Amino acid sequence: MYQGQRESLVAQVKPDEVECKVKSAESGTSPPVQVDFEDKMEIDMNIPARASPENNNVKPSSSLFKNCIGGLGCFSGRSAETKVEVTRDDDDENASGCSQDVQSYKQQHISCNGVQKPRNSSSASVLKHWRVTAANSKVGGFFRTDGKASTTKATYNNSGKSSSNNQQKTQKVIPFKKRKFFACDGASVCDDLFTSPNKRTNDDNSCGSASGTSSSVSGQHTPPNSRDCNVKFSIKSFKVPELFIEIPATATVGSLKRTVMEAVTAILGDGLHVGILVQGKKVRDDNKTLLQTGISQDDKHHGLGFILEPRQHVQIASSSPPSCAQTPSFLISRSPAAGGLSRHTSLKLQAGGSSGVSPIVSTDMGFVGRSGGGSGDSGRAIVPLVDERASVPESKALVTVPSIRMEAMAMVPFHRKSGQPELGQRRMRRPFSVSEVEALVQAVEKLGTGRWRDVKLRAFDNVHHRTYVDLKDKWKTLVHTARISPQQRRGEPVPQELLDRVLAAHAYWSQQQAKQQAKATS
DNA sequence: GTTAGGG
DNA sequence: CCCTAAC
Repeated sequence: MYQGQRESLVAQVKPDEVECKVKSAESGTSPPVQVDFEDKMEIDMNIPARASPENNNVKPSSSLFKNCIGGLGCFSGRSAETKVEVTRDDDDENASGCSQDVQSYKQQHISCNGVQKPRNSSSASVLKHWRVTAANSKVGGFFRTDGKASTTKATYNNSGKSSSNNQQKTQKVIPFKKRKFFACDGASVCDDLFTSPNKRTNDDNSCGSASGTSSSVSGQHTPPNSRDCNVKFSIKSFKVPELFIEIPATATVGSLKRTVMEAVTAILGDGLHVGILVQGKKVRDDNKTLLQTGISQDDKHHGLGFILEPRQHVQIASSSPPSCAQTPSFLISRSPAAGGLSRHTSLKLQAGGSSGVSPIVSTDMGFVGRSGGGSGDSGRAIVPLVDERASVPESKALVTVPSIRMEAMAMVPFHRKSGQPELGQRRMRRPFSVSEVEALVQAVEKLGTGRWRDVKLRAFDNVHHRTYVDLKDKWKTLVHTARISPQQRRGEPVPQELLDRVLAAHAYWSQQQAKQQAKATS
C-alpha cells in the first residue's frame, strides 16, 4: 500500500454510456454510426501473377492497413466500401513482407457480441461485433478482479507533474518493418514451405469464413498474356467488422479515438486474416497461382475481392455451447462488468482457471507461422472454429476441423501435435499494448515487483502468451523506458502518466524490498 | 514451479 | 524473448 495505489476504484461504465456501432455497409441493420476510416488507403501490391492468391498480400495489406489507421480520425458516417484496383504492373517487386508486429492483446473489455446476420450472399455477410469499453478517459479501462472498471488517477508525490498530453504522439504511425521469421530462425524453412516467392506467416487462412469485411475491385487492366506480368492491386479501402464500442459520455473524443484505435488495432493485428474472393467465390487454395485463380485474366471485372476475416482458430472450451461456435468471434469477455453481454455470457473461454475476472482475456496462441498452439497453459481444449457459411454452404458443422490442416500438414513437414509449438521455436514477438501496460502497472502497484506469478494471475490470467517472466521482463523494460528520454523510446508510445506510475511503483517497491532485507539482516 | 538477472 | 542459476 502506498500513495499511488488506487484501492477503491470506481466503476463508471453505466448510465451515460454512449454506444457507437460501426458496421460494414452490407449490414442489414443500420448502425448508429458508420465508419469509413480507410477511405484513402491505397495498397499497391505488385505480385507476380504466379503468386498464390492468398500468398501475396496477407501481411502487407494488414500491415499497411494497420499503419494507415494509425491516424484514425473520426467517424465520417459514410459506408466503408472497399475498393480494389487491379492493374498490371511489370515490376517484379516482391510486395510481400514478413511477419508484422502482431499486436495480439486481448482485452477483457473487448469482446464479441457475436450477433449474426445470416445472409444468402455468397460473400461477406456475417458481422462481428466488437465491444470496447473504456472507462473514463483512460485508454485501457481495465477491470479489476472485482469486476469494476477502474478509474485511474495517479496520486503520487510528484503529482504536480502533468504529463497526460500524450495523445498527439500516440497517434504516431509506426512504420512497417520487415522482419525475419521468428518461427524460422536460422533457417529458410519458411521459404521452403511456401511455394510462393512471397513470404508469409499465416498458414491459417485457407479455410476461413466469408464474413465481416469485404472489398470490391474497382478496376483491372491485365493483358491477356500476363504470365510473367505482375498484377497490381490497389486496395482503396477495407471494410472492418462491426465494432461495438461502449464509452462513457463523459469520455473525451481523444479517448474515444484511442478506444476505437485499440479495438481496430487488435482486430487487424491479430484477429484477422485476409481472404480472397473471385467472383464471389472464396479462393481457398493458397497454392493456386493468380493465373490459375483467374485474377490475372483479362476480363475486367471478375469480381476480385479481399475480405478481412476473423481467425478461425479460436480457443474455446470444448463444452462451449453451439452459439459460441457459431460466433465468428475470437474475443469473448468473461467480465460480468461488461454489461449488455448477457446474451453472450455463455461464451466461456476457459474451462479452468480462477473464477475471478481478469483484466485481459486472450484467445489466441501465437507462434509465428502457425495458427494453432497455446503457449504456456496447457490442457485446454482447443477447437478450431470455422465459419464456412459462405463458401461451403452445405457444411452445417458448427465446429469443424478445418481442411486447412491438410495444407498445414503439407507445409509443416514434421509431425507435431497441432496445438503445440515446435520445439525450440522462438515465440512470436508481441509488443505490449498500452492497455496491457496499464494492466501490468496496476497489478504491480498493488502486488509489488517480486510477485510476478501473482501479477500474472491478477492481470493476465487468461492471456496465455504472457508468462510471468514476460511480465517481469516487461516491467524491467518499462522502468528503463521511463528513465530514458522520450526521444529515445521506441515502439508504441506509452503514456507518460503510465511511465510515471511505473517509476513511482518501482521506487516504492524497491524501498519496501530494501526495508525487508534490512529487517531480515538485522 | 518461481524468482531474478544477464544475454 | 531466451536462458538459467538459485531457491
